[in-house]
Amino acid sequence: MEYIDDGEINLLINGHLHFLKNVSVDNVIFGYHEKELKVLLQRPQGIVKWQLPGGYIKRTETLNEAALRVATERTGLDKLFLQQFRSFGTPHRTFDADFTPELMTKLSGLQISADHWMFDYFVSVCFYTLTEFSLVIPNGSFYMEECQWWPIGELPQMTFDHREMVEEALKALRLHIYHYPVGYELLPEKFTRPEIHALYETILGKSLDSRNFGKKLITTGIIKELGEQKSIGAHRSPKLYKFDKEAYDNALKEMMVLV
Amino acid sequence: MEYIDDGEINLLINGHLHFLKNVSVDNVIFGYHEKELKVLLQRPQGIVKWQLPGGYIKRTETLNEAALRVATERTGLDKLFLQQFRSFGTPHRTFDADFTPELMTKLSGLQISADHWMFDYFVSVCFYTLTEFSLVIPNGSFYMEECQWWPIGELPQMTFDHREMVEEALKALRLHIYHYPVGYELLPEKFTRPEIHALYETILGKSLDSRNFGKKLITTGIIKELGEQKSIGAHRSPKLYKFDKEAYDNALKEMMVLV
DNA sequence: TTATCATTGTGTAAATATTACAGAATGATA
DNA sequence: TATCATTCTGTAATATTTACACAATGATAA
Repeated sequence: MEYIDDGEINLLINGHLHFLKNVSVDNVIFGYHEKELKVLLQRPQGIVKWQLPGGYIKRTETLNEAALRVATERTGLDKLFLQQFRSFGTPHRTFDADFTPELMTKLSGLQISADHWMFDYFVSVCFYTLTEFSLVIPNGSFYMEECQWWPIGELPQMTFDHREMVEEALKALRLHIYHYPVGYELLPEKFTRPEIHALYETILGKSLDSRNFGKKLITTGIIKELGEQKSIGAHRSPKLYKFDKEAYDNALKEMMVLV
Repeated sequence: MEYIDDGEINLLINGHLHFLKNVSVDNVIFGYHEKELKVLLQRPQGIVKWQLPGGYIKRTETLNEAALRVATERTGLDKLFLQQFRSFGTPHRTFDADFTPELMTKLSGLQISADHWMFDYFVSVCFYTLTEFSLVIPNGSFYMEECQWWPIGELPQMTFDHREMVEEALKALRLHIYHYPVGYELLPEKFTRPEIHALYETILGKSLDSRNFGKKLITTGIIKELGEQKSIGAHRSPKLYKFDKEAYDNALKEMMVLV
């Protein structure tokens, strides 16, 4: 009782009235900062495993709206670009020895049994999104004890099939980066070549020749030089670039290979 | 009453006990035959609109099993390779002026109202599949009056958001064909070069130079010459080829561009 | 002030891949 | 045996991708 607020109590008791049954959304929120790719995870009260920020779908909202609502709750950001990548559905995917009706009973003070709607077979529609690490203030809530970034190479133990979701999201992101200007969602409006270069290397997890990389992005027209320079603390002032909307749309249509 | 069998009556009355609520699967079944790409659609009793073969998910089966069960019912084939491509979810996506509780009441003889579980908000997880047109015997069933192939360029009026689903499936297929040996699922084990050539031209909806096309598939190792010849009725006996499993897997991993 | 050093920025040649293009060989049929 | 639809193949021009290294900048330290 002490851990859980009214909203959460209400969700447990009346959730099935306001939310769809047997379907939920989960978000793989990638954060990028200083050449590292991280994932935002939360840890429920009372267990040592972590999970993706996810939630139920209101009867009045679309899949995307539901996913965005959940992501906004955890990140404070409301302009995230969410990309659906797969739905997961196997009968026992949300059965976990650590996340039990007993635990929920203890935490909520309510009598939660194994046939409570929350422990039913849920199909999860999954989205991923990218954001600048430093913009986010991870918010726990309800019965979530912690919410924090984890480097993709050092994921903790996770509930359900959430680790597979992260792996699949990363695969999808790496496939998409070849066809869409993914950095558009992630970099500030004006950015330098070393910045976008480091971003691509981090996402793909491999090094890319800096001369060839820049050449390709410029000859395809995806990025354009602004003629301005950034004054950064150390060393030289690099030139600033921006994404070109028109070339971006064109690349999307033509299924161009961008890297 | 007269149109509907016991299974269907039972589905209407007890379906919510055996199936997940608020989630369903829909299949875009592409059939290929003689340089034409078609989609398998069915038409319910009493309305003029067509729809995709779809269905509900049993509490004991996975998403894929559900989709395969539905596809098998309509095609008689049980070896289909189903590819999930997107889930659709907006609150009113299955509201259609032509497909009403009144119609279902009339057809079933039961009292079906707007709050019947079947008319609830359903999130649909969509799959596409490819099959050799001539292997399929389209089966109607339950309250489906017709089940037949429609050329992708001449789709009839369709219920709900099913036309969008077909369009999205086709986009996904055309994207996938650049990275996966899609024909693997569609062509017989041994096939000729003109056969695979025509298949790719049909799926992509554009012509491909026959010399360059063959060269690419052979230099990438995706297809291999068998050293056998096919005896076909007219004219020459073309050489037979087969897909190479190893090169196929490699292409998948490397995200190679195959066409 | 000058030397050092991390960072930024740039060009070319070789290799590879893609494209464009046409006609000869086969074997069934008339 | 002439005709015809179909199968099959090579090369040159062009475009793209890859590999590769050093000079310029300007902050910092000596």
